[in-house]
Amino acid sequence: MIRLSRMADYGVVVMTHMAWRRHENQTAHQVAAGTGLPEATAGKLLKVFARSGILTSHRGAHGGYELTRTPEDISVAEIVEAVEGPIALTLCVDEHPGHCGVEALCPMRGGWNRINAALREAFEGLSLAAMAFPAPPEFAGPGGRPAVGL
Amino acid sequence: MIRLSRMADYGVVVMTHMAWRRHENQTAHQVAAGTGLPEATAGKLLKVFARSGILTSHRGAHGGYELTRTPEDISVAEIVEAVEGPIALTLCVDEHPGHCGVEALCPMRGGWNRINAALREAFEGLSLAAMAFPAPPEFAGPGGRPAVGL
DNA sequence: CAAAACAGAACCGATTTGGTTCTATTTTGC
DNA sequence: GCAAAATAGAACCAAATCGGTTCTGTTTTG
Ligand code: FES
Ligand code: FES
Repeated sequence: MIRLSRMADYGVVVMTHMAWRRHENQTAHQVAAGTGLPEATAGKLLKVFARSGILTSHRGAHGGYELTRTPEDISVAEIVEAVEGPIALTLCVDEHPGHCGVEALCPMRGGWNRINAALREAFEGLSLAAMAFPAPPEFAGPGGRPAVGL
Repeated sequence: MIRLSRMADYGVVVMTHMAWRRHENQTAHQVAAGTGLPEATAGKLLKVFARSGILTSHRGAHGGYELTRTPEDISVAEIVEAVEGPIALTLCVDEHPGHCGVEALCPMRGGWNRINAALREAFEGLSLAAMAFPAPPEFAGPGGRPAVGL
């Protein structure tokens, strides 16, 4: 399986929490408590998001974090990129040369770009709001809940 | 970056070689020589592909491998899946329950399926032929070759 | 029966990853 | 002004993963 790193996954969890508590200043401690993540880890992610600009941070006593934009205006792409770097499966993307291990075969690689593009588009087309506030139960399958394992 | 494992990448390289030498029985040794991959590694990949059914193997002296289908009929998805397992970024896919680390937040995960689907479709829509026989030079940028770093 | 080739598992070193810890720095309130 | 509460940022470590090799079969050919 092509694994999305656990950190990126947790990143979405953290941002989901922030979307739920929108406009409430959240400390790292609160986020950790709310998500069940270890405090140091949650803190690390929050710092990353603050640096990337999707969260604003206030330091000092009574500090904390807050969303800079509405959940509708934050894409999952931004979240994942903040923790994982650019969204792409292979190095040979976007004229990023010099990484070709098997250069004799290089010309074929154009095909990867198509896949990278598709992936990036999928991430960009999914908003934090869509993650944090999923479709209401009436659209779900039998059982009343969207089908999500466990 | 969401990295596609190097093995999967090499897998495509190996299959590309097989597409080029279609209908010629290729030994692991020949494939290794043709691709520049270490022999043991090429062998390992060939075995995997044989088991997955996209290559047929003949053992014994004068043995080797051959494509079972035409390059047009083999998708990159099949190649990658053979090496990496199912194409998906997260565990919470396709009713595959029991992996939820942060269950309190589970309902939101439906969104991942959209991304997983997009990724899988991209892989399925790309044939080995498209990888092995890229668009001819007249469609490429200046320089006469499709733009692929290095 | 010997050589050539694949089948499959086991194994090992190196890299990556997840996660913690430590030292600033900033802000607030007494 | 000082202590407490909080983030900023880097350094660090253990564990899991990955890339790659090796070894022991098995099958086929001549
Ligand atoms: S640059 Fe990526 S394969 Fe050549
Ligand atoms: S099953 Fe994947 S998050 Fe709950």
